[in-house]
Amino acid sequence: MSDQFKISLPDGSVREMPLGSTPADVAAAIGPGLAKAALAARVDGELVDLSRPFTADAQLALVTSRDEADALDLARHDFAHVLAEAVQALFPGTQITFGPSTDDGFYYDFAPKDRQLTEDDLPAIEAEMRKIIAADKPLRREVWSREQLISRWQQQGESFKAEWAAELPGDEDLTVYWSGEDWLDMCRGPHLPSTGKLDPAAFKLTRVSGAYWRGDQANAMLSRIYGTGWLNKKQLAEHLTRLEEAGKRDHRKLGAEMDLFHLQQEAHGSVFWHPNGFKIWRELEAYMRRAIDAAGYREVKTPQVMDARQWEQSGHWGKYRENMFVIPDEVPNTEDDGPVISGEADWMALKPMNCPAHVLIFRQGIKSYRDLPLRLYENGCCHRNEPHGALHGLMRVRQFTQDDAHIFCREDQIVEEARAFCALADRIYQDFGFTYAVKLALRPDQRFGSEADWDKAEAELREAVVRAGMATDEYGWEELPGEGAFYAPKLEWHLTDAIGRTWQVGTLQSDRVLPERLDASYIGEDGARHRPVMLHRAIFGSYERFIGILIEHFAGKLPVWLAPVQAVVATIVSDADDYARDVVRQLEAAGIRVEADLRNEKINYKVREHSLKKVPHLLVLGKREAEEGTVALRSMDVEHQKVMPLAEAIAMLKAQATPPDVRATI
RNA sequence: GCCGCUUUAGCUCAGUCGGUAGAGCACAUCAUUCGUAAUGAUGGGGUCACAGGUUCGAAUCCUGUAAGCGGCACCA
Repeated sequence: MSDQFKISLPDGSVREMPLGSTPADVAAAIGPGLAKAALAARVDGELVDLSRPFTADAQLALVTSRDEADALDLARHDFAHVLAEAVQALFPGTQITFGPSTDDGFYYDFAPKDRQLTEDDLPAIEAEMRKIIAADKPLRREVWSREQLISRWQQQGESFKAEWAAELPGDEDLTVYWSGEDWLDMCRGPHLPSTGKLDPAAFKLTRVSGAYWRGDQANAMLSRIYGTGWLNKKQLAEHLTRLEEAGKRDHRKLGAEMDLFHLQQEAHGSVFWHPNGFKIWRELEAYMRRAIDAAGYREVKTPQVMDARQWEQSGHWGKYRENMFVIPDEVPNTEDDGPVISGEADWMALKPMNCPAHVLIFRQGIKSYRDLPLRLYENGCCHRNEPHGALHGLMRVRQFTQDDAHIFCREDQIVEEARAFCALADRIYQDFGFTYAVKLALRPDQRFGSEADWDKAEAELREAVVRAGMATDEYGWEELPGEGAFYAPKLEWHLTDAIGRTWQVGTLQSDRVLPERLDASYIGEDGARHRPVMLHRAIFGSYERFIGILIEHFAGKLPVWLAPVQAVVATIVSDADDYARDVVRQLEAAGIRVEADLRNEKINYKVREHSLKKVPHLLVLGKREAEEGTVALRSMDVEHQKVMPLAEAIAMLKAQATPPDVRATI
């Protein structure tokens, strides 16, 4: 064996390095600039510390801040360690547990000694972190035996770390990283060479929250500190600006500003839709009805409340009851001092989903194989008693209306029905301007049914997406092991909004369990009874959530066809009032949602107010327009107004107010 | 459900050491008729989330409840 390693560099050159040398030595040999800029190394593709000695001939690429993804991840991971060190310095006795990097920063979970950490503690912790960074403490890797490390954690009272060390899989030795000579954490690494490589102005601690140890609510509640971390101050500032912009498009804030809806304590988790908000709803409902009518669905409406025995039979009473609203089937006692209910009545429940009711419709009469596929659609209003901490504006509510349909079909129709659904969903998401990813959630650990059934069900959905031409990177095609429902695999549609966030809305699940439980059957060509397969599917998911997503996606500036108020006619002087009333009448006749603003206010004031309410078009009328029969059209996000004859403005608004699916057929 | 924070006028918020509440916007009235993001004046409006407690006295301190916010867990 030679006493030199051959180290190949990305430019193709090869350097001979003596035994015991490290990537840092290579960087130094190339030049002092690189030695200073190097943050870590990729050796044969694996990200390692600069100080990790070579063990064989290797391909080496030095990582600098130009390799942004690697550099960010290293920096964030180091910020997490510095955070942990700072917290232990300020709050002795606090146990450290676990702290990874995240998409925009890092967090670390602590088991506090006396009290939970709060946001008031963050400035002091940030200051302490900056001290540790300024001290430029070297980060040094050491390999310890498992026993040695466990006993050190136990000695230091770090019970969480000791538990973790004992349970880490495999029987290799464990690695620790020293920060200087006085603090260490168990970590696989790699890390930057020293804390001084971090930019003290490129991070900010953002919030404190609770988090369960190892993500299990049976375990202790820890204090989690979140931070955002970057390579430099500019990146941090840009990120903070992005957060601010995201906050501005928060649907809860815009919902109030645009007078769309409100929520209040007395009906928490259920939405009060105001006239403006419900105009969006109605437009979506009309859109969806056109879509499902054209796609061969039939719309139904089913009861809000059903007997508990029905829910027992469907399996919901046993498995889902904690999320259901149950109702006693009796006339309540009206005596002032008596109990309201007897406690002896039978139970009913508000429907948490529509599927059983649709099966009950299917079961009416005898179905022939010729009746299939039978596609039953409902704007189904459901109630679920969600955990209170989960409620969030329109996105997670207790009463919601699904665009829900169930396709009852024969085994041989599954793939084609699923394919057709992929095409339908694609057209609809495009109409709203969303891009999306299609994913297949595969069998979970806890599940019903045989392996053969799962093999088949997964293959059918996969085949449907392939036939739709969507099992490609372009459609974000991905399979998610273990993510399916307990009774079936499911296809999921994840929308990407204007600022890059994703929302799961659409779904398609093939279900053989519920038809069995509720005894749905049809007569086949052979004269025998067969079980239909039930495809559960939704495109909006729920109207509430979809409207929330639309508001955030468009930052309130909805396309004209969805805007609650499509145009405001605003006068400059009262001499134009009669003309304005006539303009409003003509716009209304053309089907435009228009309002008049004849108030005795300056035009500046009116412009400002309607702009804040995100009205897409403002028709400004003064003496001149009244005399000439024109309008001065000021449109959102268009710099200059345009004066045009009224007829021209009406034609233009009418075109814009036409829903995209209707436009396509004109 | 769990951890932390919050709750004062319709909205956004201020309120010091415990001494019975204040601004801007909105609303009403009056004046103003004005050319593209806030015209001026005047006025009305509050059981300080709710329920207890401490105190001579509570928006303020303590306890409980509820809702909201940020996370966690949940989302068959």
